[in-house]
Amino acid sequence: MVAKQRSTRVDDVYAQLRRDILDTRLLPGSQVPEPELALRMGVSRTPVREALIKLQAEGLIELIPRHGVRILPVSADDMREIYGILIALEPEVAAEAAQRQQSEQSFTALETAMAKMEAALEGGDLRAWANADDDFHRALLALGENRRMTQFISTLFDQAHRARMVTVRLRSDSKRSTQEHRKILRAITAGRPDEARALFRSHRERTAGVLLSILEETQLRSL
Amino acid sequence: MVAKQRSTRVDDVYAQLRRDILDTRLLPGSQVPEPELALRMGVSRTPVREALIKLQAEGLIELIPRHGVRILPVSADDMREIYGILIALEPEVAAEAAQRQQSEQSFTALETAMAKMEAALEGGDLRAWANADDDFHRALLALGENRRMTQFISTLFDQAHRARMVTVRLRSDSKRSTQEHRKILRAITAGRPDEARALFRSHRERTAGVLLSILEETQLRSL
DNA sequence: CGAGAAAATAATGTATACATTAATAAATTT
DNA sequence: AAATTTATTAATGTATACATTATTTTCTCG
Repeated sequence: MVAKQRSTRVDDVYAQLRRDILDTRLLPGSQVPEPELALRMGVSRTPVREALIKLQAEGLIELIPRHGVRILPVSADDMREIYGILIALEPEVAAEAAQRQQSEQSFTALETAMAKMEAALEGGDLRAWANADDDFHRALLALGENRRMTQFISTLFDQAHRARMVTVRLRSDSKRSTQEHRKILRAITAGRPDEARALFRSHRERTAGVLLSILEETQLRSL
Repeated sequence: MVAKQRSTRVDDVYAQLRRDILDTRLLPGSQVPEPELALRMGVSRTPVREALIKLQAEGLIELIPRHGVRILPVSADDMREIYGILIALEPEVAAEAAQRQQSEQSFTALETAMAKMEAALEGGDLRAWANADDDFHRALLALGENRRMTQFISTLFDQAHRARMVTVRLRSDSKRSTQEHRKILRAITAGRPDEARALFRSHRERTAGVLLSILEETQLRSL
């Protein structure tokens, strides 16, 4: 009845450009004209253009009329905006997740991420820790029932991704963060929404502060 | 240096389609193939397509491969999602607006909307009242400093617009709502962020309840 | 040599063309 | 007449063409 459409060129270009941006193969602030992008990707301008419109809507790029795509850099102010929203929304997702008593296995993704985080902390692998942290937050999103909310948060994660990856090496709170995650997870699995919300909120408020002061104290004004 | 580009066909088509959707000249649930839309608007498919991608990103339409554009209907569940987010975010905007003591004239738009709302209440003109209410909330948005937040809220307003327009005739709380707006406005102009936030939150929680119960009690399951 | 004008280049916005494939209609068989 | 197959139609995804206009380069003249 509903056939799963095989991936279209637009989807491919979109996915690849998104990854190129998140992984800084396309550098923040740099500009590339459409035809060059099309050439690189081996397709015509049409699918590139359509993918770019989506990426622009998601706040990763900007289309400047005669200068092509501009990879949007993320400033400290941008991060302030992003965290302002995350502080307001993510705790609600956590509360939701705690509220409707899920089946045990809904939490496995969360548990897995938690385990990875604790292992990375042991091993002192900051990069792995950052990834586990990301996993945890995304797994929580997956438990949210408010699609609009989780999807929006997801675009904010994307926007903040580069800055997070750079700053994780400079922060020294991974131990504390890990403990906080553990507590949040317990509140969720135990079905205590108010506690989950409160814990998550203070966690986000604290980490926002850490991240922003790193961004401002170092020369990393824009990433 | 930076020339303001004259409106492009994509922009025109986008703006017109958006209005057609909000004003129900394109009916929720209906489907229109791209070529027909292009014909109607007197342009080729290219700009129509690009406009549609934007509208899809904003949650007003859905592109279904062989069936063209589908105007997304809004269900009670959708409204629950939308209000869940508005309850979390709009009070923050109100608090922000109250916080950074603006120049007197920043509030004129808010005052104007307030006056219109009170006048409409007097005259018993529910349609005018609904518009003034909309003006008030949009004027508040304009005062927000978090662009990502206000822009997102704005897309939610769009999504909720039709449902609001229909239900306003059925609700009987315009007097109370008007009073609440007045109080909120006072808290903002007086520079009391915490009060503004609290008042706004309870206002939104209450109106969400009113609206949702109307949607569920009537047959208006989807608009 | 520098400033301004003219020419060349290149990117964009949009239209059009076209192959592919899904949806619909027509036709055939039983 | 129902079911199945075949033919027709139409929508999509993508490439290409092209006019317009911004940018860059080249040229000219003081």
